[in-house]
Amino acid sequence: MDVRRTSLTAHETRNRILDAAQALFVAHGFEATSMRMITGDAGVNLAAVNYHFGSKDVLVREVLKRHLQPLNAQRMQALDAAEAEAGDQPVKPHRIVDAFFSSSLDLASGSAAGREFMQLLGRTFTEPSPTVREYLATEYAPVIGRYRDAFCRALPTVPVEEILWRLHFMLGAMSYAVSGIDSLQVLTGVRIDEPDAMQRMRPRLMSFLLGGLRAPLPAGQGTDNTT
Amino acid sequence: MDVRRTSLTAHETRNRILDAAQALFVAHGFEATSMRMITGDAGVNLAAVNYHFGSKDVLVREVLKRHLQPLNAQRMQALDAAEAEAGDQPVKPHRIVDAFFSSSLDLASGSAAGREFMQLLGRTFTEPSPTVREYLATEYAPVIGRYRDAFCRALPTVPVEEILWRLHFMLGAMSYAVSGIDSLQVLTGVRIDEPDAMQRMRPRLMSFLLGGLRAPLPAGQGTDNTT
DNA sequence: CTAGAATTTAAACGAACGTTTGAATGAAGG
DNA sequence: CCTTCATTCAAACGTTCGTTTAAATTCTAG
Repeated sequence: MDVRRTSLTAHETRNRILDAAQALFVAHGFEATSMRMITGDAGVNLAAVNYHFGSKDVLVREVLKRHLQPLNAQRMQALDAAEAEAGDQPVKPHRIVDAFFSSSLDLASGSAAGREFMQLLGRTFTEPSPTVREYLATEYAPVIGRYRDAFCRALPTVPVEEILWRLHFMLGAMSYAVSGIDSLQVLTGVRIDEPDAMQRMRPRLMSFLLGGLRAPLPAGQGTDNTT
Repeated sequence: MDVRRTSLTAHETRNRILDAAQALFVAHGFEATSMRMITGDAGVNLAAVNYHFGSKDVLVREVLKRHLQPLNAQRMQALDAAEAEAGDQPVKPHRIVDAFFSSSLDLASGSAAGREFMQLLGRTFTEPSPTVREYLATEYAPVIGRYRDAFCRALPTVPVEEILWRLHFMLGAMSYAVSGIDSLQVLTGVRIDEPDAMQRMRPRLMSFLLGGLRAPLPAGQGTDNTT
C-alpha cells in the first residue's frame, strides 16, 4: 500500500522522458514527434510513456505544465511584489510589463532547458490541437486576469479593450521573439544558440514593448469606440 | 502535344485541393492534416494530390506560395511607391511600416480566404518542418532586405542591428495578432470570425508597432553595444 | 527468504499514414 | 471510328503510428 517504494527510479524515468520529449517537440513539433523517437532518445522502453503518463496527449500536457506552472506562479509573485511596493498607488505600467516579461526572460536566459521550453511555449500558442489549447487557456486565464486588472488601475483613462489588445500584441512580440528566432537568423544572422542571445535581446524587447504600450491611441476612425 | 486540352477542369481540381488543404492546415496543422481529409473535403480522388502536385510536401509549399508570392510582390510595390513619392528624401518610418503591414492586413481583411491564409502564415513562421522553413526563408529574404535598407536610410542614427531587432518584434506582434487570435479570444472575447475583427485591430496594431519602433533605444547597460 | 507489487521488456495489435498501380473514363485529333 | 493522352478511380502497397499485452525483471516489505 506504500506507494513510495521504487518511486525514485520511476521519477527518473519520468524525467528522462519529459526531457527527451521537450527537446524533440521543439525540434519537430508535437505531431511529428513519435513515441519511438521519445523513448529512443530517453533510453527507455517504448511502453514507458504509456505506463507512466497514460497517453501521448497527457505527456504533451505534462511537458508544458512542468515549466509553465512555476512560470505563471512567478508572474503572480512578481506582480504581488510590485503592488506591495507601490502601496495604495497603482503600479506603474513599466513595472507591470517588467513583472510579466522578466519572468519569461529569466526562464529563457537561465538554462538551456529553460530557453528550450520558452521556444516550445511560443510555438504552442499557435498550436491547433484542442487538447493543448484548452490546457493553455486554463493555465493562463487567472494570470491574464490579474495583469489586466493591474493595467486597468495603472492606466485608468485607457479603455479596457485597448489594454487587452496591447497585451495581446506584447505577448505576440515576445513569443515570436523567443520562439521564432530561427527566422530572425535569416534576417540578422543572430543565432539563439549563442548563450547571451537572450541577454542581448532583453533590453531591446523591453524597450519595444513599453514603446508600444505607451503609443498614442488610434483616433476613433470608423472603429466603434463606444466604450 | 497540345497540352491545353482538358486543362480547364484540371486547374479546377488543383484549386479545389488548394482551397481544402489551406482550410484544413489552418484548422489542424500540416502534420495532422491527412491526404484523405484533403481529398475528401475537396471532393476529389485520393490519388489526385499525388497526381497534380507530386507529394504532400509540394502541396504545402504550393498552398503557401499561392498567396505569399503576390503578397510579397505587393510589399515591394508599396515600398517602391513610397520611395517614389519621397523623391530623394528617405521615406518616413511610419510610411515604411505602413507599406509592409498594410499589405498583410489588406490581404487579411479582404476575403475569408485571405484571412485564413494570413492565419496560416503566422503559424508557419514557427513551423519546425525544414521544407517549410527553407521555402519561407527564400521567399522572404529579398523583401526583408529591401525594407531593412529603407529603414536604415530613414533612421540613419540607429544601428542596423537595432533596426533588425525591431523589425523582428514587429513581425512577431503582427503574426501573433493575426494567427493567435484564438488566444486573444480567451483574453478579450473578440472572435476573428467576426468580419470586422481585422478592421478593428488594424489601427490598434499600427499604433502599437509605430510606438515600439519609435521607443528610445535601450541604454548600453551590460550589453556589448560595440557597434 | 519469500510473497507481492512496481516496473521494464519484447512482441504484437489494429488503424491510419503517404504513395503507387493499372484499369476505367473522358475529350480531342487524324 | 479509332487512336491518343490526360485525368480519374478503386484498390492495394509497405510503413509507421499510438497503444496493449503478458511475461520477465527489479525492488521492497514482512
